[in-house]
Order: sequence, then structure tokens, then C-alpha cells
Amino acid sequence: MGAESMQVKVDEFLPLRDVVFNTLRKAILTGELKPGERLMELHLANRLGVSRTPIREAIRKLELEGLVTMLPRRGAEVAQITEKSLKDVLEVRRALDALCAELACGRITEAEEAKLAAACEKFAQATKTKDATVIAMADVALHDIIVAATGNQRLVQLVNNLAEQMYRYRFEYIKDESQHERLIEEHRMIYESIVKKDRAAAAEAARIHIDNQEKSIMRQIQLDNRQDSIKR
Amino acid sequence: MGAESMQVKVDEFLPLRDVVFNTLRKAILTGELKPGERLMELHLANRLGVSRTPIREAIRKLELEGLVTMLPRRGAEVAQITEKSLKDVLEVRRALDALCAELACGRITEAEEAKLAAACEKFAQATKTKDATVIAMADVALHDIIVAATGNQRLVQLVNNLAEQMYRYRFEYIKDESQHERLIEEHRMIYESIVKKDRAAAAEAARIHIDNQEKSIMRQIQLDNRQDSIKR
DNA sequence: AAAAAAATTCATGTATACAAAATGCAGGCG
DNA sequence: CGCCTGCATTTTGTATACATGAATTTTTTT
Repeated sequence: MGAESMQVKVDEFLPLRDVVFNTLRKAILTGELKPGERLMELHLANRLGVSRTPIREAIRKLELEGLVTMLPRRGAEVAQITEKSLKDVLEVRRALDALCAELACGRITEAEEAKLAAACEKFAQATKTKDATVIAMADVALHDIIVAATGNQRLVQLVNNLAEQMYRYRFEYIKDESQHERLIEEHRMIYESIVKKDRAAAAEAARIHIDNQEKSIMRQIQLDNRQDSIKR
Repeated sequence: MGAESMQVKVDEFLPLRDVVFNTLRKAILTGELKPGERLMELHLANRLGVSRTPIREAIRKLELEGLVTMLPRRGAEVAQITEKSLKDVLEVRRALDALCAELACGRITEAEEAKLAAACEKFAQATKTKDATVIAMADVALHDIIVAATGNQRLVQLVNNLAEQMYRYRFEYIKDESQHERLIEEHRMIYESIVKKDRAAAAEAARIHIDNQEKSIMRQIQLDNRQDSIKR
């Protein structure tokens, strides 16, 4: 597990359980805590400088979120991420992102449309920096505007959760510069469909966007697997 | 809160936290614990005959599921269910049920098709009993077959969760005998579309099914609201 | 009598203590 | 040599204790 990077910040007025939850969640999603790794309460408690209680409560939430699996009387371990489980997530996300685009057509405000246009432009600019972090943030910002425009809280929560499941791979494919032009074009397609209030086109554009993301991620996983076999 | 109905059964080998979680969850979904009601740890602990620890862990899961809301330093209370939040849930469910129907077209096995046909028939039989519990169970069984046929674990989990959010209202509209014929017909439409592998038709049939469910539930809520104003 | 201040009560947040189950290792036995 | 048994250790599951913040009630003062 990554060294001191995992530290609780007491800065916040959040209960410790929430701090721990966020810390562990991020560690899992970024791959700092690897699938199959055991989460031992006392160990984590010492590491984060808190007692077992907030650790346990954080694990309960991670459990419900599916990021850890509980083994009876053995505690928690980081959930395995298989190709199948990623495909499952993407399949659901495709449907929900399409729904977001459709709903946005009917509900987006003019102010939000302007923000969306700006976000598209900002994303295009970001690709020029070649900085994966900057690009990823611009991408998230853009999608957040569309999702928020649906005005559906539950949908916002679900889409964000599903999107986060792929943070680990997302980075890899955003670094691939050959994809940047395509991404810009796909964003433009979604934006224009929404402005035109063309629900079918918006939904289809969103689906294509996810399709391509899926292809990138699956390519990435194939590479990872090959790496693994070499190591063994 | 409903009297002794809420009792932990130690029969199981589940950790107490899971027993408590299931107990509270059911109590909330059936309306035994009403929106806005406070969940006080010591109180629940005494009531269920356990210590605060498993209660707290159960509440953490309910929190993530959105069934309770946390107030800082005041603890948990049962989440309010507004007309808006129900509409949000139904909007997502419509998309996911449609996705289930589509996916089922391509993935359902012959054995599952047979089970689905039987479930349709069983539902029609169940309506004749006029027993809401029997009908509800037959309905759940039928939908479970379709959802399971997608082979997508994540989708199964999400759809079940969304469906459960409406347990409270579901019962009311299943009791309405005038709707039974329509429900049987809608189930038949979905079944036949799946057998014919007509993805578009299956998706549309699933959407219509939810649309009608939404209408029933919204009617129910209007009635509830009117009841409330009379009471006041 | 009303308002402000102080004290008390109560519930949560966190830590620790205790019990029971599972794991791992050592030593004995077939 | 391998396997089984039993003890020690580790780790989870549960309970309880302590501390802090919030709310309420009581008291005091105007």
C-alpha cells in the first residue's frame, strides 16, 4: 500500500468516519489499495491515527458501495475488479449517460448552456497542455454540467458513482494524445444535440462517447493483463 | 414506530449489524419507521437488544443508501420521501428497466424464457386470489427473472435498490383490482417482445409499464396528501 | 412576568475493553 | 514424510466507557 500518502487531515469538521471513508475510497479508486488487499482494522487505525470505530463505520459504507467485499470473520478486502465487472458498469453507464443527455435537452437552462459551451472550449484548451490531470478535470467539469442539468438528484449520484469506478483506467486513456481530437469532437456532438434539443441525437452521442471510452479501457486492461503474465 | 414487530432474530449466523440493517431497512421501506422520525442509537439498541455498535454500523449503510439522512451531532433520521424524489427514482428506473428488457432480448436462455412464461401465467393466477401479498410476490418474481437474464450484476443490484424505494406505494396500487388486467397485458407485451428478440419493442413495453406504475403511485400520493390535510 | 444566563441532561462521536472465531505454527503420531 | 491436533496469536464482533456538543430546563435578574 502506498506509504504516507494516506493520512487523515483533521482540518475538516467532518466526523472521522467520513474522513476515513473518503481517504479509503480514494485510495481504492486510484489503485493505491489494490484489489484483494486486506483491510485490517487495527492496522488502518494505527496508520490513520484513529481508533477502530471510525474505520469500521467507513468500511460499512465502502461495503455497500461495492468497493470492498466482506468475508465472514475475516474482515474486508478491496473488491476485485474484473473485465466483466467493468463491462457491467459501462453498460449501465451508457444507459444513464444517454438518459442524462436526453433529459438535459428538455431541462437545461440558458445559463447552463453557456457554461457547457465554455466547458467544451476549456476541454479543447486543456488537451493542449498535455497534462492528464488538467484534461481529466476539464472532462469531469463538462460532464458534471450535463448531469446537473437533468435536475435529477438520484441520477447525479448514480452517474457519479459509476464514473468513479473507472478512475483508475480513465487516467490511462486520457493520456493517449491520439484520442484527444476524437474526444473534442464527441463533446461537440453532445453539446450541439442538446442545444438543438434533439433528444435522440444527444442520447446517441452520449452512447458513442461511452462506447469509445469502453474500447480504450478494454485495450488498457488487455495491456495490463499481458504485463501481469510477463511478470509471473 | 410499530410495536414489537421490530425484533432481531438471532437465529441467523449473520453479524448483528446485518440483522439490524435488514430490520431497519425493512421498517423504513414498509413505512413502519416514518420519514422524519429520529433514529436514536441507545433507543434502538435497547429496543433490539444489542449494543450501539451494530446499530451505528447499520445506520452507516442506510446513510449511503439514502434511506436516512445524517444531521451533524444530531444523528440519523428517516429520509423524507418527496414527490420529486420518487419521480427522480422512477425516471432512472424507467431507463434501467428498459435497458434490462433490451439486454434480456440478447442474453436470455431458453430455460429462462420458460420460467418467464410460467411467471407471467403465475402472475395472472395470483391476481385472482385478490391477495396483495401474493400478487406482489408474483410480480417481483417475474421482474427478477428479466433482470437476472441480463447477466449484469451491477444492473441487478441497482434495479432492485430502486424498486425497493417504492415498496410503500407499490402495495397500494397492487390492491387496485381495476389495474390487474392492464398489468397482465403489460407483462405479456414485455414477455413476447423478449421472445421475439425485438429490443426496441421490449424497451418500450418496459417503459410503458413504469409509466403506468408512476401514474398509480402519483395518484396514491395525491390521496395521501389530501388525507394529511384533512387530519391537520 | 419575561428574558437572559447557567446548569443539567441527553445524544452523538470516539476510544477502549472483552469475547469468540479463525489462522498459523509446533510438535507428536501414524 | 505427511498429516493431524492443540496451543498461541491475530483479528473480527460486540459491548461499554469517556468526552464533547447541543438542547432544554431552571434559575436569576431586570
